[in-house]
This record gives sequence, C-alpha cells and structure tokens, in this order.
Amino acid sequence: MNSAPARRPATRLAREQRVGDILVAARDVFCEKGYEGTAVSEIAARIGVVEGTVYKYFESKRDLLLKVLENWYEEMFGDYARDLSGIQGARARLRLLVWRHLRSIRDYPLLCRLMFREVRSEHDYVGSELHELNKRYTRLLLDVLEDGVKSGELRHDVPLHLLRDMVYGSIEHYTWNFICGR
Amino acid sequence: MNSAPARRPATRLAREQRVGDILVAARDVFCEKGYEGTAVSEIAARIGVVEGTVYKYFESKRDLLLKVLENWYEEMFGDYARDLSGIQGARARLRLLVWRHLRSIRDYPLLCRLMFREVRSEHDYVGSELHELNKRYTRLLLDVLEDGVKSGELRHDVPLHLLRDMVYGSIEHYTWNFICGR
Amino acid sequence: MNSAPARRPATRLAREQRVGDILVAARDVFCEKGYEGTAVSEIAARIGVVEGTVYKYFESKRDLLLKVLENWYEEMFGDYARDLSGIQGARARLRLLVWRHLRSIRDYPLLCRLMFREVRSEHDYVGSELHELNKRYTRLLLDVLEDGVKSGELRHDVPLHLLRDMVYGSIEHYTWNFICGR
Amino acid sequence: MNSAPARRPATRLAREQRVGDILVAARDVFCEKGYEGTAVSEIAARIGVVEGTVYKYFESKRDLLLKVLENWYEEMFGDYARDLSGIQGARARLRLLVWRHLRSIRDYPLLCRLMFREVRSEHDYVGSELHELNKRYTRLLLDVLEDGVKSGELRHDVPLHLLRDMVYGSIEHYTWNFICGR
DNA sequence: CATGAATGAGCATTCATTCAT
DNA sequence: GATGAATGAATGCTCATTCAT
Repeated sequence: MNSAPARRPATRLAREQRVGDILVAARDVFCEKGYEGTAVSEIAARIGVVEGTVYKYFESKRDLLLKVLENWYEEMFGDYARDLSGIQGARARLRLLVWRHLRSIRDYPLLCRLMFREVRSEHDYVGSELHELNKRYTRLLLDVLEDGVKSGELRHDVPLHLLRDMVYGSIEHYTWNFICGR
Repeated sequence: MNSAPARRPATRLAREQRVGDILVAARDVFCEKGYEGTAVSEIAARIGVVEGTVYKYFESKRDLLLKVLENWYEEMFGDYARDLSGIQGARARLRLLVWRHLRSIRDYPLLCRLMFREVRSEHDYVGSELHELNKRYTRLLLDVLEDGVKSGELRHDVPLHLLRDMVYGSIEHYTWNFICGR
Repeated sequence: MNSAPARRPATRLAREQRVGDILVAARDVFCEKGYEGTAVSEIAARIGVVEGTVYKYFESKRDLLLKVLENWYEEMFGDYARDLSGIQGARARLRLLVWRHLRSIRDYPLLCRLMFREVRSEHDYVGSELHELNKRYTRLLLDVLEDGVKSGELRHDVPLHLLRDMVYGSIEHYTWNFICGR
Repeated sequence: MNSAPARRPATRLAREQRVGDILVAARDVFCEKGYEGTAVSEIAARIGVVEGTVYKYFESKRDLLLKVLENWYEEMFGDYARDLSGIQGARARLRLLVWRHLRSIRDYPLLCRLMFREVRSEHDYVGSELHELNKRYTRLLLDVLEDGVKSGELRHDVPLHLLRDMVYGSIEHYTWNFICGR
C-alpha cells in the first residue's frame, strides 16, 4: 500500500562512515535521554537522515544501544591492556588500571549511566558481548593483584577475589556518585 | 430520595488501606516489568480497581514509583537503626550494618534493581526524600567507623570516608552481581 | 515519556453501542479497501473517535476483522436455519437454502470477497469460529439432500457429498464472478 | 582509459535469463508469504541481486505479481489445449480438461491461492491478461460441452453455461478446500 | 548492467491522564 | 469514592521506489 517515495537522495556516504555517524548520534541521544526516552527518529535527525536509514544499518533500536556500548567498551578496555604493557610493579600497574577506569568514568559518565541503567540489569546482559568485555577487565584486575601477591609486593588478609571486588566496587560506587551529580 | 442506584459495590476502603494496596501492587509490577514496562492499568487491575482510582491517590505514575521506594527505604533503614541500638563494639556494629544491608538486598533484589535503574541515576534523585534516606544510612556507616577509630578498635590508613565508600561500594558491587543473576 | 493527554471526552457511549459502531465502520472500510489496505485510524475516524478507542474494544486489527465476519456469518446462517424450519419437501428446502445463500452474496458481495481473500485462505481459518459456522451450513445442505434421497424425492448417481460440493461449488463460482464485477 | 574498476562482477546475464530468474524467485516468495507479506528485497536476495535490479526488469511489485501468474496460466492452459487436440469423444475430452485442471491445482496449490487471494478479486483483474486467459479456458470447457451435446453424447436439462459453471465451480470448490488444508 | 544508499510516508499499537457520571 | 470511556500523542519498524555512481 505504499507509493511514490524517494526524493532527495541526500548526502551519500560510504557504509562505514554512515555507521560511525549513526553510532555517535545514537550515543549522544541515548546518553541525554536514556534508552526509553530516545526516539530513533531523533537519532536520525541529528545526522540529517531519516529513520529508515538507521534501520538499514542496525537491526533494531536495542541493537543500536548495544553496539554503542560495545564500541565504548572496546575502546576503553583496549586502552587498558595497551597501557598496562609497559608498566612494572604491581602497585603501579594497579594504579594505572584504577586510574584509567576512573578517567573513563570521568570522561563518559553518561555512558556509564547508560550501561548501568539500561543494560547491566537486563536479562540479555549475562553472556552478552558486553559481559565478556567486562569480565576481561575484572580478569585484568585480578591478574595484577595475583602478580603483586606472588612477587611479595602486595599482602592480603581477605581472599583475593574479594579484594578485587572491593576495588571494583569502590570504583563503581564513585561512578554512581559521580553520575548522580554529587 | 432513596433509590441510590449503587450497582458495582466496588469495595469502598479506608483511604489508608487503599493506598497500601496500591503501593503493594505497584511495587510488584514495577519490580517485574520495570518502570517503563509497567502500565498503570495493570497496577490497578491487580487490586481490582480501575486506572482512575490510582490517580485519586497518587499524582502520577512517577509519584507512585517514588512512594514505593520511599516506603521500602524507610522500612529498611528503620530496621537498621533499631537493631543497631543494642550492640556494643565497632566491629559488631559494623557487622550488623553490613549484614542488614546484604539481607535487604537478598530479600528484595528487584527493589534494588528498581532503585538503581529507575531512580538513582535520574535528575530528580539528588535532593529527594530517597537521597536523604540514603544519606542517613551512609552517615550511620561513617559514625560506626568513627566510633571504632576513637575507641581504638579500628585502625585505618586511608581517610575514613574513603573506607566508608569502600565498604558501601563493595556491597553495591555484590548487589549488582546478585541482581544480574550471577 | 508521555505527557498531558485527554482533552475532548467526545460522545460517550455505552460499551455495546460503541462496539456496534466500530464493527459497522470496520466492515465498511475493510470491504472497501481490503484488510491490508485499511488503516485502523480510518475505521476510528469514520465514527469520530481516535485509534486508541478502537483498541479499547478489540485486541488487534486482525481480531476486528474476524469479529466483523463472525457477526455477518451468524446473522446469515441464523436466517437460514430459521427460514428452513417451516418448509416441507426436499426441493423446496434446497431451493430456500440456495436462494438464501445467493441473496446473501448479492447483498454483501464485498463481505464475501473479504472472507475469501483475507480469511479463508489463511492458516488461522481451519478450526476457527468462522470455519465452524461454515461447516454448520454445509451440514445443513447435506442434511437436506439426504432427506430428499430418503424420501425418494431426489435421485443421485454421484455420492451425496459430491453433490453437495457441486451445489456449494457452483454457488461459490457465482460468488466469485459476481465479486469480480461481471 | 583502461583501468575499469570492475569490482563485484555481479554476474551479467542475458536479459531473458535474468527475467526468468526473477520470475521464479518472485513466484516462490509470493507463494510463501503472500503479496503484501513479500518484500521485493527478499525476491532480489534469493537470486543474489539487489532491489534496484528487479526494477530494471519489472515496473513495479504489482507488475511482477501479474507476470508471475500470467506465466503460470500460459503454461497451464497451453498444456490443456495441446493435450486436448488428440482426444475423441466429448466425455473423454471433458475428463481430460477436468483432470488437467485438478492436476494443476494439486501441483501448484500456492499459486492458486495467490491467484484467488491477491488478484482475482481485485479491480485490475477484469479485462486483464489473466482474465483473458481464464476466459479462454472456460470457453474450452463450454466448447467441449457443446460438441458433446451436438453429437448426442451428452444430455442436459439446465442451460449449458450453467452446466459449465457447475463443473468449474465444483473444481474451484475443491481447490479452496485443498488450499485451506483440508 | 548493476549497485545499494537513501528516502519518507505509512501503520499498528500503547498508555498516562482526564473527567463526566 | 469510584468508574471507565475517551483521548491523542508517541514511536518502532517496514518497504516500494529512485537514482547517482
């Protein structure tokens, strides 16, 4: 029951470029308004295309959200691993990890919020790509702690994984406080 | 003068009773389906009334959510304070606080999730009644730690409020993991 | 993410009245434009309400279609049975059945088309209420033929159910030709 | 002058071959999903081309549907006429016609459904190529009946065209029942 | 010839909220 | 105090079709 469409062809971009533009626009709007509060049409409007165009590149609104966050996680954790690989000493390594983490939070508090609010508490999180990326990070944390213990540089009276949780937990707590505007 | 039609009796309850019923129904549905996923009509249906009735007692859907969580917080933190007032020794007091907190999480994980997801990251959180109730709890935590330090029972090499954040943060981290189904 | 709705309460009708109005409007638009070609909003517009109102009374567009046709079938076949119950003689009874059938087709050719096009070839037809109503009619047809044979009034050299199919088939053929504008 | 980029070879086929491929793919998808339920993109995908390509060979989606059915009709009725031309005797000729018809239905029930559902009840049917092809067949039927009557091989008490309609109608009725999954 | 990016209108469905009764 | 009919805006998603390359 459709008829006569397709007028202004508008800027014609390479697939990759378009995907990137959409991801950026989506990131911004999702951060501003939350997932439910965001209309796909607004994301499209930001980069001067129509809704349909977004759906040419992403399966669904949810897919778009996940891709936005995966993008961010990969970028973020890529940094961590790279930066870590030149540092000696458990304390220094730990400091770097925590520092990087905090820096990411400071730089992208709204993405953090998005992650916590819209994804991490959802049923599709466990087992997802995002979950994997997250585990890779906590693994890094644990490794550094273990190395430190082995080398005698760190001591601990609680099980190591508890220690890791305390570190990670504290950071998370700051994240929340930061996000919440304190 | 006499023939009041009075069909549908529609149980006429005391205001307080009605409010309570709505709050319970709202809590359940919000927990099950999340805030956006919940239809006011379903809350109403659960207790056999009609949407309009809910609006007689609550200003808006959002108001209802906030009231649900305030209710829970009050109950929860009331417990904490009461139970604390018979315990001697910083460690014991700290243990109780943490214990109660963890118990609440275990008992009401979905309310936790609701809190994190729908409220704590929102702009109307800071300065809200919920925020106040939360601060009352973290104050309690800090007090216990301070007492412990004063009495010499606890030592610390990091600033006390950092310690408090590590305690609270760790609990939060567990909360998330618990909520997320690990 | 909704806000401030509900202005003009518009004509407020009893449930039954409204349902009837919607069914009539739906019947008309479905007949004119076919199922896929019909927008629920147009059905609503015909009786001066908004889309949402339609969904208060019917689960879905498909549900509405089915209800429209059930309505018609019941009316139609009710007539058949009632009218039959005063006629003697197999030929006269048969004539009445065929006559009524043809009359229904003449009076509601578009409903016939709707039935054939949108429902009868679909997977949800077999076993549906509509299928049952249809079988009730073909049963009637067979009964009349059987009675006629028993009483000696009718002779047949092909199996009776084949005869029934020829009768029904011929009517269907006329239906199609009538529908197709010949 | 020379460096034709010529990436994606995109099999360059003879016009006729391409048209044939598209028709086959269209036939399959239309049969599976119905006209409205079919996306042109899926037809294209089936043969590894892109939507635009389909529009190089067919004016519109509707055009494609019509061409698919014309193809089938021609094939089907061509058979009828050819096979008829060697048979003597009205009964034998009639039997062949009916037999061929039923065989086509059995072999291509989904094309039948497509015909009935999507085309035969539409305004563009009457006067169309398809209508002509159909009339050619019913003409055949009538001719055979007339010959039979002339030669004294067949008797009839109803007008001949009615007889023809009963024959055709019965077949149609079986078609429907067959299509509908009985 | 073939591509595939882009269009843009269309549509079913949901739901917070109001208000006459 | 309670009803429930009505609103009407919002939104995710689809798809036939075009056209620059």
